[in-house]
Amino acid sequence: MAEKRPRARATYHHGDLRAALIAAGIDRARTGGPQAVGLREVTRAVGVAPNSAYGHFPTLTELKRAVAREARVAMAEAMSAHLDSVAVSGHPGEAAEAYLREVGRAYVGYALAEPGLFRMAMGGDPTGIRVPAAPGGDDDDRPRPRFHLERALDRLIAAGRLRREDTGRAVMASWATVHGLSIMLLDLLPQLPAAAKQAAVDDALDVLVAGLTRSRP
Amino acid sequence: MAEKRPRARATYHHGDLRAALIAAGIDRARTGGPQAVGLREVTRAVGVAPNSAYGHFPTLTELKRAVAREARVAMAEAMSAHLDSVAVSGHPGEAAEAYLREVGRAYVGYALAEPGLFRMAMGGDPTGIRVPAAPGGDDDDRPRPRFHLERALDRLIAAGRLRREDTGRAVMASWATVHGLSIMLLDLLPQLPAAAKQAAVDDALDVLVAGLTRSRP
DNA sequence: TGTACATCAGTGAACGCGCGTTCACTGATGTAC
DNA sequence: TGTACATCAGTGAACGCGCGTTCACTGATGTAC
Repeated sequence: MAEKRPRARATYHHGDLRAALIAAGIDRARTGGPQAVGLREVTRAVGVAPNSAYGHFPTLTELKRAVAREARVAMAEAMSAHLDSVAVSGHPGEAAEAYLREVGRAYVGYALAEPGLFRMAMGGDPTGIRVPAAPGGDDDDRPRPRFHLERALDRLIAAGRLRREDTGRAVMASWATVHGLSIMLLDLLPQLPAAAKQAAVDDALDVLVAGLTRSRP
Repeated sequence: MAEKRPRARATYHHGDLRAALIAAGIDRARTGGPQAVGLREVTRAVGVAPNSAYGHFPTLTELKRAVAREARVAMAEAMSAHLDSVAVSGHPGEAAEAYLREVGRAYVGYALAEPGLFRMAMGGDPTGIRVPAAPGGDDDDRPRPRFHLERALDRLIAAGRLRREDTGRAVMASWATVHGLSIMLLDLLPQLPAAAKQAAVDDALDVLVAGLTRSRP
């Protein structure tokens, strides 16, 4: 009998089906975005009966929520890796500005490199089941993309380039810029050459940093 | 016989079914966004057989494209209305800056007021059929939201607050800011109070204007 | 002014599809004696 | 060390649904004579 399953299971019981379902969800999201994370798609990928997911998640929405949380963590880790690789130094003020720029590059860079996971992580599923923003928030405390942004703003404050009381508005402006760049380059200008995309990112980040550090007397 | 149709047609032939289908599409998009614009949904709303759409559009994608184009025009008109209502004057430089801010407010304001149409107009349908960006571009030249943005930047140039050669990067930075604000407030922070949303818009636009007019020596 | 007829615009029924979810079930596991 | 049995984790089949699209069709329209 030819097994249809990707890997034949040694045991009838799976071992850790819950984790396997989430992993398969991440895999599907990488390729096809949030809408590719379906109950049948995911169970099929694991090689298990469609309804077996109900032993671990009360509903598809809950499975997608778990996948979205995992995607957020993956994005934050990718950003960490980028930030470690470009550690900036020198004059504190310049370094803090450069650091914010790198956080932005890391954010948009991930969106462009992994659009499916990015949408899963940050986009929700606007045209499908609502996924992110679980009522009580995430129930573990692994870093999220937002963590890096706040860290960069703290550095700007420490370097005296941003007033502490402007943190709130700085978060909004920064987040809007990087998220807007990502969505814009992905959805509205998908055919723009990679170099032009990178230039757009750099330009917008220049404007952001200038605006944050030289606004309001 | 009770007619199931919204309005009974006087004639067997509809008159202008094409326009009626687009109008029904706009109506559905207003309520449910791009994914609510289905072939059966739309024909049902018009009171016509599902397949009758094939006399006017070769495929559902083409219908959605037409609806998206219409939504873009509607958005630009709403922005025009807002801009007319707040006509700024005074010192040319200040006025030009204020005008850009108003364009931004109009953009985000429309997104928040008409999320479904906004997504139809500017979002495409990330998780479904690709809708915007018809190969040859739009085939009529009614104004699009982008028109207002370019107009505002022209004013900044005329007032000496922006160098002409910075127009390209200014478009990217401005667009990223307003689009990012819209998506962020809609998808990521839907439960934020309206006043806080408005404050976020104002803050991000302040940063944008400051960055555009006071960056690069 | 009246009739014949080609063209046009919409109809009705069916197609195959994949989806999330429910039901009653059965094979595997580990603990108690 | 060996057997009985409750628990657990996954199975198999079916449900009802709505979708986009295709087919052969028919009722209405307007032009030619």
